[in-house]
Amino acid sequence: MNTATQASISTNDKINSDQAELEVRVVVFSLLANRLKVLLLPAGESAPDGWMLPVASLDPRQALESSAAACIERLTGLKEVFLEQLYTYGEAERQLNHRMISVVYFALIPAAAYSTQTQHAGLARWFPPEELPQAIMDHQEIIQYALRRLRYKLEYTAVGFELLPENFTLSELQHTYELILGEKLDKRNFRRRILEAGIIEGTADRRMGEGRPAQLYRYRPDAVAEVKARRLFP
Amino acid sequence: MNTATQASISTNDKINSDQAELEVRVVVFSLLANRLKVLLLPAGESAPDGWMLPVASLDPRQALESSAAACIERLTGLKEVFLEQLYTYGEAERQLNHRMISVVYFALIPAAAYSTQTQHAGLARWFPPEELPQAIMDHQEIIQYALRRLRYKLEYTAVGFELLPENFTLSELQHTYELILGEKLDKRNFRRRILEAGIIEGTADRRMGEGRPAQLYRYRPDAVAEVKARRLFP
DNA sequence: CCAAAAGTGTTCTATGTACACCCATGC
DNA sequence: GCATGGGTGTACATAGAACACTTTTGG
Repeated sequence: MNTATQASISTNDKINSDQAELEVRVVVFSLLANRLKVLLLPAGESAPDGWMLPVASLDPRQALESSAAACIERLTGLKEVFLEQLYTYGEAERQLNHRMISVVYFALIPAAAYSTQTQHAGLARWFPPEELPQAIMDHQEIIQYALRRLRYKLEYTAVGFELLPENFTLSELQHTYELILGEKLDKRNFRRRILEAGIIEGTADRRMGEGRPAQLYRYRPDAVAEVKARRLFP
Repeated sequence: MNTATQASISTNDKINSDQAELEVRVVVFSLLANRLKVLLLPAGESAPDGWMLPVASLDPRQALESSAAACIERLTGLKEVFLEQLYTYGEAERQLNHRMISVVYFALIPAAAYSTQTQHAGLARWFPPEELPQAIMDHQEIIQYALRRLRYKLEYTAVGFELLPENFTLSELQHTYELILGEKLDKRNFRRRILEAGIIEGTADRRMGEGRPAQLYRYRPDAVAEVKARRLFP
């Protein structure tokens, strides 16, 4: 449960010490304080070497993805989050003396969850991808790549809902999209299109706030969010 | 040079025999006899176990991608082909008794090249992805996934040129697209759009054939083939 | 009654799609 | 001169983008 111990688990994964080392790392995104953030752990004793992506303890009998999922559950308490393989980094220049192969996954956790769960993560901290601290190896680039992938997936996939609680207002959904894409969207067009797509459905509840109460919606997991690709050449 | 010996190299990569085994495999696509094909090797002695994706000899000091590139050069004689990481397969169920982790790359080689080079590949053979032979482990699924990825990349990327020789006619280019996408395209629309995109340029030469000679074009590597993604929600 | 956020349609523009005929060469 | 593939433009339909005011609640 404590991430300080978890950070040291990386030595577990050593397979042949001066040949190749295999590890599984995770890039965890969430929305916090109205910003998109990534979860990092201190790399050394309270981070004298900077910060790093959480590393999964790699049970030789366990699948790669399960290891990543288990790591995220330890960090956040959450099961069943959105989890996808990002890339396998295995360039020789990544580390001196021995080759380090990192299979990296990326995950999205819902906005509601971290507020209670972050405490459990001990030394873990959330950073906005635009203001990353010093990080070990190529972890900065990995995070930037994960962000590109997230933005990209958002364009042709219904992945935005993975960052929201079960019920949400259309404004909250729009803000999520705006935060990740880094641009303002038109309210009327946004609403029309997302409702026409049929991937969300209204609930009976409304959320009271400062102004007029807002209808709450829910994602329909049964809805197929079909990919409309615009071809470069038809 | 001979792929029979190369096939047996896979045992090289054993890192810890009953724990985890790491290998690099490649899915090589090309156009042959007016069809899209994949390169496979016999899995056992002249394929009693079926066929398999070529496996790279994995030098511990070499990067993953370089290993894949070296493998393709041995098989086809070609350097500098299109090469991209596909996925890392590491599910526990892939093989009994020990975990096999396969970092898989996919490659495209130009249509002109194989005609001379296939002979060098010894036991290697080309199969259309719709008529694959018996293959070991999950290699069939890997190939199907690679095909989806190729089709997908074709939609938002100028990757089609990687399967063509340096000079090509517009009809050849269109046929390439049709073969991979598996659908007919409109000639006039295709020409207009690809010329407007500015990613190819005409050459002085023409290709003589059965009918009217066709102008030869060349891919402009400097041209940025920008991704026009149609968002699911704006 | 005022502030604050929710909700709602229409017009214009750009992009995609469908479609049929003449042209240059080899035999 | 005919068969074969190369080359060309226009009209219609669909999708995207821009835009401003009314509604409902809490204080």
